[in-house]
Amino acid sequence: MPELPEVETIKRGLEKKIVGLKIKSVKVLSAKNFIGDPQNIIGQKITAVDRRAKIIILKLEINFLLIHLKMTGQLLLNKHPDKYTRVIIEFNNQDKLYFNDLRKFGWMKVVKDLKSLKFGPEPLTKNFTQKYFKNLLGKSKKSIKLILMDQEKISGVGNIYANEALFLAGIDPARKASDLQDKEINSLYLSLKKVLQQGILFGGTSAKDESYRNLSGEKGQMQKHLRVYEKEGQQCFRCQGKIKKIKLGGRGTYYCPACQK
DNA sequence: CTGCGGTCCTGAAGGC
DNA sequence: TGCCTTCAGGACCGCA
Repeated sequence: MPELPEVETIKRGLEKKIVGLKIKSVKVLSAKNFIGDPQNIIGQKITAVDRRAKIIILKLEINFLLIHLKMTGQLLLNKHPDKYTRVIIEFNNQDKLYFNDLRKFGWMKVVKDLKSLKFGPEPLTKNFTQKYFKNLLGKSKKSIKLILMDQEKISGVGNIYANEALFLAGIDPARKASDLQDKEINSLYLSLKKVLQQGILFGGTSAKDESYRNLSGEKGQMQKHLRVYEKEGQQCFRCQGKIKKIKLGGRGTYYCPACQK
C-alpha cells in the first residue's frame, strides 16, 4: 500500500529513467483504470516527474498524467506484463512502463492542469511547520490517527506510517486530536518526519501482502524496521506490553496499550 | 459543515 | 476437501 515513502521511491526511479522520453503508445487493458483519452498523451515528451501526496505526476509538454497506486498498484519498467497489468505505456526508445494493479483501485488520469490536487502540506517540507501541526490538531475532534491520514490536512501519510509515528511518540491512536498536550504534539511532529524519512531511506515498505515494488520490481526494506504495523500479539519493542489491533475509522490500527497513552 | 459508514476489487485466510 | 464468509485498504460518495 504505497504511501509517501513508497511513492517517493517510485517517483525518484521514474525521474532517472523516463524524463525526456516520448510516449509512443498507450495500451489500456482495463478501462476502469485509465481516466481520460489515452490519445491525448501520445507523442508527448515527459518533461518532469513530480509527486504530490500519494500521486505521481508525469509532466508532459501540454498536459499531465496523474497516477495513483492506491493499495496494490505497481509501476514497473521493462518487466513482463502479467494478469494484473492494466495499462502499458511504450516510449520511443522501446522502454515500456507497466501499470499493474490486482485490486483495480488505482488509476491513471489525463488532466490539463493540477487544480484538482487539493492536499495539505507535505510533511517533509518546510511548509509543514510545528505551528501548523499544532493549530491543526487543536481544531479537530477526530482521533489523532485519522487526522494524520487526512490528505487534505497532511499529504501522503497512510495507515502504516500513521501507526508507526504514533508508536514512536508514545501516543494512543484513538486519542482525540485536540486533547494532545504541547509536548506530545512536538514529539509526534518529530516522529512523523522521522518514520517517513526512514521509509524513504529503506526504499519503502513491502508489507504482508507484498504488493509494493519499486520501478525495478524490487521490494522495499522498511518492513524490517516497523515497530507495530502487522505485529498484533507480539511483544512491544519498548516495554513488556503486547501489541494490540483495533479498528479506527474502519482501518486496522496497531499499538501498544502499555506505553502508548 | 462534520463525521460516519458503505463501496470499489481481488485473493488470501479462516471456519465449519 | 470444499464451499462460504471475512478481511485488507485510499479515497470518494451519500446520508444523518
